[in-house]
Amino acid sequence: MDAERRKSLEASTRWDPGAVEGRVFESWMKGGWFHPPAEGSPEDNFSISIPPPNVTGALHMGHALNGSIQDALIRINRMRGRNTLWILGTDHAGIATQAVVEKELSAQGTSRRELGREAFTERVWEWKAEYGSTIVEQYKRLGASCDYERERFTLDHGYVEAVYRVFVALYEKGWIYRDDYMVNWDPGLGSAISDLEIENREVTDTLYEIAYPLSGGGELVVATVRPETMLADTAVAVNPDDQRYRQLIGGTAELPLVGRELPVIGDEHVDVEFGTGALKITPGHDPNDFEIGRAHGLEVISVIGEDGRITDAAPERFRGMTAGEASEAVVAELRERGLLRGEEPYSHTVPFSHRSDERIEPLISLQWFCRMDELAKPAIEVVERGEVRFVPADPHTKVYLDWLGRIRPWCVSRQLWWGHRLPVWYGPGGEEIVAESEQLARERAREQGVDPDALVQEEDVLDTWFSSALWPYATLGWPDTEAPELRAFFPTDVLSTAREIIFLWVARMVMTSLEFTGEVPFSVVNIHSVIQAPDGRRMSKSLGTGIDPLDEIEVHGADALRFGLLAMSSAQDVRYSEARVKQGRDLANKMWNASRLVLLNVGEAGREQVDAAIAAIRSGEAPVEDRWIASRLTRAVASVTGSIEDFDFSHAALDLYEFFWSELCDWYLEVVKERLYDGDAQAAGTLLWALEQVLALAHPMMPFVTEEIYSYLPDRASEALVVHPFPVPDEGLSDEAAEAEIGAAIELTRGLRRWRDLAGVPAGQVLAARAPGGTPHELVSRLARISFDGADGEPIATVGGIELMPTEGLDGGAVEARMEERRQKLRAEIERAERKLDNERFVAKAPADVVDEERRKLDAYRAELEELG
RNA sequence: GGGCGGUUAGCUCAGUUGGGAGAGCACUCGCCUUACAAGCGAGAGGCCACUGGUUCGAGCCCAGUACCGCCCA
Repeated sequence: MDAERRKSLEASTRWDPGAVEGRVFESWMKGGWFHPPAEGSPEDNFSISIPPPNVTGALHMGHALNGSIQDALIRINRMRGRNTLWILGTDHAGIATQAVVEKELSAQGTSRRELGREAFTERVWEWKAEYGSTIVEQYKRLGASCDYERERFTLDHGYVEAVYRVFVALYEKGWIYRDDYMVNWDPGLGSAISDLEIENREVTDTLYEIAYPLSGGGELVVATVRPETMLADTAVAVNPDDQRYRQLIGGTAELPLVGRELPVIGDEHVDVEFGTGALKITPGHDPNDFEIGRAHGLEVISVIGEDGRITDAAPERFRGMTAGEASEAVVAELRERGLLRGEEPYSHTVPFSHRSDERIEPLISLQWFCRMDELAKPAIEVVERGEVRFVPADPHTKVYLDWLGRIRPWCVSRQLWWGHRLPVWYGPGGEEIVAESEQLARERAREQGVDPDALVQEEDVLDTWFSSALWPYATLGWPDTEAPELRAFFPTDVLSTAREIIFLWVARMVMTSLEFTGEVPFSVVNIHSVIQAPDGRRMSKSLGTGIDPLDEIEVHGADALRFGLLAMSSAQDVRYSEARVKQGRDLANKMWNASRLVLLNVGEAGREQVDAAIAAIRSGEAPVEDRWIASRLTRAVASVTGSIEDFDFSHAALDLYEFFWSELCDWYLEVVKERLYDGDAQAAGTLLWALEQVLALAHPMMPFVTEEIYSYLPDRASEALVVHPFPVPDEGLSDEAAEAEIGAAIELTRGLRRWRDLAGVPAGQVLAARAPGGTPHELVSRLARISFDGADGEPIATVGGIELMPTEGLDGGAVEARMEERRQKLRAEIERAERKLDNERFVAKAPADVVDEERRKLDAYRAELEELG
């Protein structure tokens, strides 16, 4: 260390993340360690593909936690010498991105339609160029060691090729098809959306009861919350088991306001308890009715169009009204005609769009669908066989399997302009030509005798998740199966993500990967905790309960946030705890200062001294405290490493904290200080070794502070900590005897300190004492401030076999009170132990070692009581 | 309606195969002890949600109840 660095280290009594993190990150980037060569095999290499954030997105706590987890996994594997790739990128987020740009346009007084498709798309690309890298830059702030040189985007040229390849292949298998089907129409977006993009909410509507005159006389009363849809009714249904109505089946009723004759059908799906037990059937505007309509071969009429207005299929007087207006008009007319039989508030759940927040309008619409059942089968099998494993296994494995077991067709078309425009062209006669490019489509058209110059491309784009489903392999170069990245890093190892996208994304990746690469995309799916707001609910932007990870990094440092998030992520839902982040900040600061103590006092110590110190520890020649810390450290390495390997990052973080703070700093550093100041080579070697080990152990979770400290170590074995070998538990360093001896000394020190405090001995005063049973380890006298040199006279107290001599400033009353308190405690314990041992059933049935332990305790209590007099 | 997680110190959470209840923060007392006041030492604070069961022994196992949260329909 040169004089200048030494000076600055001496002066820096606090870890200052803001001043250091940027520089450290730059040094990693310059080192090229995040950009592995595309070499070796997927078995030997380690890779993760990041769940691609939206290109419009900003880093939230979920990203920050997941980033911390993935980075810990990536860094530990890199340190273990594996060729390690963390591939990152963003997805084009069709709806979100289009919405952002449309908002901009609207502020400028123009619109997407005014610009036209081509110019609009151009504008979105411009927006992406300017703002699209926001979240990637934020991952850098977190310290994420992604390969920033291999960043991908779902609309990259090569990625588009992959998407089209998949679309065409599935079309050719007959699994992608176009159909008139009931979709979730989002009136806000003017697009269909998938089942997974809707959210069911409880709302209160009015339930109307309407009389439908029966052709044979009388009437049938049906209940509905959407009276306007009656204009599209094509049947009335009752339950065939319902005694009240079963004789009506096969007859007809007249549809009021329209005059259409409706068959009365029997269907066991009709709930006899709901309303009057009779149901109007509207296959064009209700998903359940649509199914019933299919089963009974009913006509489908659409009276509400994609613009949300009443169509020409309805009587003229209603045409052009919005659905809401039509509802009022229908009710008014029914009332007027005396056909309204009842109206009452009714609370039920209805679908809302996740995207626009508007109420979904179920509509029949011509859309593109992907059949999922055949794709699902192998995706179920690989999980059942354990080739893809969820962590935690319970409950995610079951949730995944249940969903795939009852999967439905996926509506993949979206009425947007930003995204992968469907590679489908229509001929003048409505012919469908599906090909990977326009040129191929024209060739194919020619072959089929369709005029290639008359082809018109489908307007719709694909659901963004369709492209995300290819992420782990499309990012690595597929469909080029010889792409070096694909050959070196696919299949990937781990996917870490949030529980809510198991269906949207994880399952779809498994399905497409098996279909197109023949391999599982990853072997482990880690489902991380949901970080809730401190009030125990989801963080919500609209409620203002979100906490920005960037703010937390700003205030406490990236290592602090990473540690805090990992430490708090113990269950499936956990509350955000700033206290945990501060705990991480304090740990970083503690590491910094403990390291200063070591680095500023080891003198010229280097590698040979470290080797010699370790050799002395192994041979048992080193002082017991050195053997103790080595033994404890190897234990900590085993437990932290084991927790990381089990994806139990909470325990990994807290075990690291516990070792570093409560063992290394509180005891070892305090004990070894004197030797260090005295230039003891064994102490310096042991400290340098322990520091290097613990920095490496902590690095995957707290990369910045550990890397910075590492740069001050003398005679470093590696160019940087980021590529330093990760520690391995070393059985040869376990030392039960040393652990017992130092453990006893620590207990004794604690007892003496407690006595001092209660007796009112001034903090700095050294107490004279005698140790009739033999002088304990030297740490006791120093850390409890006791002197064993030449004490005479009568002891005032005995603590753990140590006789303490009277001294000035001692509060005699307090001492006696404390002694009495201890005596009472001991008597109570003795009584408890005796009662237990007097219980014949306990002695007879409990294991022998438990009984022996109880006897041992009883003896110890009695001895101590004796000692106290 | 179905599934899952949770309920332990004032707050946020640990608690390994059942064998004397722990941490961080907050609190009280004492310390500017030559790494760190974002620190050091000590302390106080718990019918382990409730009811019943199994067991020599239950925070832990079983049954049920209540409340909170998440996912799915």
